[in-house]
Amino acid sequence: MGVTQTHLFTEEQNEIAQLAKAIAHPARIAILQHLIKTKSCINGDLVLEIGLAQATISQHLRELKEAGLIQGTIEGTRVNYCINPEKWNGLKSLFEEFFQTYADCCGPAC
Amino acid sequence: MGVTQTHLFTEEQNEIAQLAKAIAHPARIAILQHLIKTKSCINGDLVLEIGLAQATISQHLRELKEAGLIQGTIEGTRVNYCINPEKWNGLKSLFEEFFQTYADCCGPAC
DNA sequence: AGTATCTATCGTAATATTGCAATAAATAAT
DNA sequence: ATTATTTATTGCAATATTACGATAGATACT
Repeated sequence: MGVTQTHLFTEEQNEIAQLAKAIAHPARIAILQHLIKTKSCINGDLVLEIGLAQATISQHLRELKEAGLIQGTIEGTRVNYCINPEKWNGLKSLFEEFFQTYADCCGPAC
Repeated sequence: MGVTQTHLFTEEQNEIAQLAKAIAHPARIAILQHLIKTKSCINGDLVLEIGLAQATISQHLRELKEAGLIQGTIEGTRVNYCINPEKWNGLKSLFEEFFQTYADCCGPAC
């Protein structure tokens, strides 16, 4: 009990859900928005920008990285994170397609 | 500890995260897709369609209803669920806007 | 070498989510 | 009235998420 039964669903359903989960936290939305605005960012910047502890920010960055939405390059003691364009656009397309199925089927003409 | 610190984030960030969470489960994606495909559905249909227990489906329907994405009308002993067009389009717009901020800032020309 | 700075990881506590059996509530059918 | 059918709710167990202090690891600076 308590564990999602992924085997019951299609690969697409699981993928949409998993990516939605990756952005299903305001801190991760804030991180992504900051990444987009500043074109990059480091863990330390985010700790100041957002009010969460360093360990917590690091954990959220890890989740975004594991989802493939961001990537980090080491710069001395720092790590410079940025959006992964391929995955970002993949997510965008996946969501657009998902929303489109409704527009196609149940649009204003229906 | 263990509770999301919503007060640290903007209303928009919290709203995007909350709606993402509503669709962050493959069963709820499957429910929404079935709702779109059949233009409506009842709890019992979904129990057969998806392999989860009736109580579990009912719980997922409740979460989607609480997020405002679906609405149910009572039909005898059954409840007929359907997509809430306003909220659905609101979610669509919110996500489109979110994804667009990246395209604007970091598109192919950047 | 020793110190400072920055990020990742570990361990832990609090809370949330997932799933289901059992049961309740409400209408339909006999 | 009784029984069947359908959905919602309750209670519980298992697992996942969120948050943070403490600590480890790695590079920069003196």
